[in-house]
Amino acid sequence: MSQFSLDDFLPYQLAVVSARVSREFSQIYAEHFDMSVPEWRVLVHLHNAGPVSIREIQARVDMDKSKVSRAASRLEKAGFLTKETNADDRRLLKLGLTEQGYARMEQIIPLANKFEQELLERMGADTDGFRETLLKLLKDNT
Amino acid sequence: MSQFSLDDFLPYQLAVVSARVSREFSQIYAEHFDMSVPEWRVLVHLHNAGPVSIREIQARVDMDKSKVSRAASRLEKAGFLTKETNADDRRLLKLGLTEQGYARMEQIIPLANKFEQELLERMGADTDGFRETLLKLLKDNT
DNA sequence: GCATACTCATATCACTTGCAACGATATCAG
DNA sequence: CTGATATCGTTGCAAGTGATATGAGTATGC
Repeated sequence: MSQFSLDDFLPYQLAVVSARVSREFSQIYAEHFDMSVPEWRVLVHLHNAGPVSIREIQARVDMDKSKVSRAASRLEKAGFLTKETNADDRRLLKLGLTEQGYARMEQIIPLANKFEQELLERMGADTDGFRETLLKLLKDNT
Repeated sequence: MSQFSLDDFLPYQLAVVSARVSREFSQIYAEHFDMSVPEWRVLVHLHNAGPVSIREIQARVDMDKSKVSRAASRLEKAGFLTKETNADDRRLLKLGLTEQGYARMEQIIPLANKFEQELLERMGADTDGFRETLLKLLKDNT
């Protein structure tokens, strides 16, 4: 009969830690502002990249296109971004932050940095090695 | 104006890696057997712990009690476990694997071990340090 | 002993999710 | 050009989710 310890199973450990961390962070901005994880990701990307399409965000932010689309619609309704069609290729949208969108990011980014700082302190030494190893897990093994 | 890179944001990296790994693994057993992550976790715990209550599983396996309850119901319908009421405290259930449940675990555990092995190889050196650091992120900061 | 508060598992609610299908636009072969 | 094929963003749908309510069972205080 096989032995197996869930507690020691790496995919499980990753899932638990990720879920906890994600929840802690989302509580921070759900408390101050009313925002979901997909919305946060879309805002961040627009903040960095300037006007881009849904497709672009989908690729860079690891979310399904319908998720991006719905997040974008909510953000538009809330006044944080605008949608216009790309004149060069009218299948594409051009999403851009509004003044309000930039202002919101200016509020959130310090909170995000502070939260990450706290995480790093919890982790203690060798955070660089940790992150390096973490990213190795992304390698496609087909 | 603040700078912020989502790609370098630890909670984001964790979420992406965890989602990918989880998906890769679940494809393995969704392909062979028809099973979700919550079902897998419940089965594993029963395999290790013997007959226990929903509450017990909830606590040990990091899932909401409604999630456990629903996973258990699906597994019961599929014939992998049985529910009976605990005679000593009739609020509690006693969930136990059936023969079929044990047989299924004997099929899956080798696949799980193989998958984890592949992950560890991808990670390269210092996997122990990585796991140690990973778990430090769990520390409750209230 | 009996009312009250608590605990366990399930049911219900509003909401999110991934997937597939769709309409609109763009590209390409002939 | 024109018909076939591909891509973009949205939407419909079935399934899953967490939070809360519910109902049955148990423990506690007086």
